[in-house]
Amino acid sequence: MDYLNTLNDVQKQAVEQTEGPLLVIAGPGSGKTRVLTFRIAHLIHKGVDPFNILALTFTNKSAKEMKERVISVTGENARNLWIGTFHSVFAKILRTEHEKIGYPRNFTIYDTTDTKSLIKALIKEEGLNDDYYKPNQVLSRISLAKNNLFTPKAYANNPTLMAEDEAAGRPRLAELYDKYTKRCYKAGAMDFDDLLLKTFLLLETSPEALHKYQHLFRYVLIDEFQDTNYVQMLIVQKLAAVHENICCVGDDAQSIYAFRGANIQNILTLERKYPDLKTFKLEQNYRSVDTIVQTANQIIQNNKGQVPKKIWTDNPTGDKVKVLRAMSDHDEARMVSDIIFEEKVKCQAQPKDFAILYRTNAQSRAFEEWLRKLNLKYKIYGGLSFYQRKEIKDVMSYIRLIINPKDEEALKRVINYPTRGIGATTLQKCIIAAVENDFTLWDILDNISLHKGLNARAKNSIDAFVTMIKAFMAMEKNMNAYEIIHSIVKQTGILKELHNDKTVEGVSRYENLQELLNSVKDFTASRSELVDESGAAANTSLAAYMEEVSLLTDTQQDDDDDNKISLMTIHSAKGLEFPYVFVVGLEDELFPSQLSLTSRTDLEEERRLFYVAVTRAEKKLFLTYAQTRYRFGNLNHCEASRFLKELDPNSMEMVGLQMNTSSLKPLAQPQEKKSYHQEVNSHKKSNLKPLSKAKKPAPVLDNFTPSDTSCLQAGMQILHSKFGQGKVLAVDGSPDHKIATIFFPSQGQKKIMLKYAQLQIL
DNA sequence: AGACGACTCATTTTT
DNA sequence: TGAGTCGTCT
Repeated sequence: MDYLNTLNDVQKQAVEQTEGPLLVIAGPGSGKTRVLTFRIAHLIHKGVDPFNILALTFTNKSAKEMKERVISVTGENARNLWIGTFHSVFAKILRTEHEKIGYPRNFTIYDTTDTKSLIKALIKEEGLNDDYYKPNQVLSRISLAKNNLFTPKAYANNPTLMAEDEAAGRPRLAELYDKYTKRCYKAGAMDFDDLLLKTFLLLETSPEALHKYQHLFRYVLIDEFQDTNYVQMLIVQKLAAVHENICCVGDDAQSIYAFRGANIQNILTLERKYPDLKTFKLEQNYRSVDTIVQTANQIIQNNKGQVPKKIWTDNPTGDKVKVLRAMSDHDEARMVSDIIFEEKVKCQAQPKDFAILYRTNAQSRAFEEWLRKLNLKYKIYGGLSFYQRKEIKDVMSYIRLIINPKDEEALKRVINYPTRGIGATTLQKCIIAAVENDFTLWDILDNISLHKGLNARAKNSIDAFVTMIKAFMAMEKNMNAYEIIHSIVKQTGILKELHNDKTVEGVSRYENLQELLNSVKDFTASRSELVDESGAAANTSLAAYMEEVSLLTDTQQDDDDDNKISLMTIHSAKGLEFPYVFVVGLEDELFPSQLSLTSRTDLEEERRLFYVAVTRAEKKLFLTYAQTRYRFGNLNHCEASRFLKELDPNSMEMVGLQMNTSSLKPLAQPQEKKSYHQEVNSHKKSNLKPLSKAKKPAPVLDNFTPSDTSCLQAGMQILHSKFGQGKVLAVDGSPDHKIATIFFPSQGQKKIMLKYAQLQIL
């Protein structure tokens, strides 16, 4: 049990307090994951059967990580732990108990795309005005309802909800919600929210199920508790009601998903639900240097309504946090790229040590551009996940259809892909027939000969399609997942179609398809090696495969080269850490977002977001903002973020890294001048010191190009530059991007990337 | 069925 | 700005 000795006092207490309700407030970098994993390990060591331990997370990644770590401490029998995301664990329970809720065992899980597509179809079918009924908004309304346990009926009977819809010009939303629910049910499908809602309803309506799981899960642990929503909280409470061994780990200061229904009150009011609640606060930060910890504290103290805590660290003081001002979004990207380039050389840092964090995805563009120019390797997080790519979704839709022919969204997707002469009109007629006669779409297609009003050609095409799908269904009985999927891509012509596409995207799509096939092969291979207690080989069926992957959204595709600078939104950076972090775009109306400025709770969420961003940094933190930024095609003037003004200027370093005011592209002159004045004013207001003594910008050499720097040599005199006269002491770096050490009498010694310096050289 | 131009709409997104 | 959607034309 020597793992206990690797913990500090509070961590140890949190691990050893195995019984009763427990709240662990885990500050950033405080060893939260260690506590969670050791706690589970500790339970197992004390003799608790892993089958009786339930640990819920929000992401597959953290579930997987936790499981691996527990296994590494306690050994293989930890494989029997119930560790998974809320959604995957609940999906498992719902499949087991499907009869109790009237669903097929192989129910489909609709992802957001399917959900949206169905809602869109419903809006159309109902003839509603899509200026008011926007799929995204309808969806978020329905999601809100589900997460707060409003059935369609309850929704329609709730005056507040109805009034809100009325005011928003969509009085029939409740009706739409009802239709949507019924349509999902008919399709044998659940959306993400249903996995939670139906689990709650199962426990609510079935005493047997409730009893079973309450007694099964003797110990319940929840990670990222601050992100739970109402229904998740209720389920967890129900599950833990018998043993009351519930351990909630989270940090209210890092709650950044309120917009998705996460309810910070869950953490703040836990004590009321469990009067015996023991609270432990992990306040020692092991991640960051002191300056960063202090900066984070300065930020978060501006929020009201939080669990009081003092985050501190034993780590070295570290450099002051640097605040950088840029002329434009472009300039900001350039500055950041330059710094990374320099730090890499100076501190021998790896590309993977750097992260650029922004509020919105759109901000990544400028950084990409400059990083590419400097030949710095980067990767952007947060694109489409593998399973959301069109080519993959298409194949997955065939699989879904074979497992569950009622799955209307899958059917609609593949019925004419690859093209087989079943056009939109034909499909629309069939859908209408299905809705009017209360059949599923598949039923209609399966009996298409009975249908009037379709021409023979369409009927033949449909018939051929149905026959093909049925053949696949037959294969499901005696073939494994790989064999069937291979036949699917071959017989449908998908494989050929993608193979014939020789465009860049086409080739990559083909590769993705191959990758999918490989992963299915891995799945069947590893499954057939597995043998369960009865000696039977594990399930390699198509349905088993689908169950396994339907909740996977792995955005991270492994790359041969992982050593890259990370670019991502702050939301996706949660839980990660990097030695060097740049939090960029710190401008009012961007961060905090314009949409959060009117509401105090929203603004506090943005502040927590800033807190999360800052606490990702281990060694050095840079905060940047631009004075002008292109947004939706026009140039905007920006004020420094109010969050920057909340920081103590004395503990920051305002860096003027303005070696140039002209990037390689000339800036629009009038706008630049205007913004220059604005910026000076904003500094007065903001209490921030000017970044450098505001001098007149040096005259710009019109024809300056990077190649001009090639003539620079140590010992050379510089007559004019931003910093006045100077002397070149040394030149190193690559031929393209030289770094010169130059002595300026007015400034002292400076390192400059010559590519961008504006120098007149004699 | 596919291609092309017009039009619209823009946070964050673990599942 | 620029991606994604929609309607129209071939």
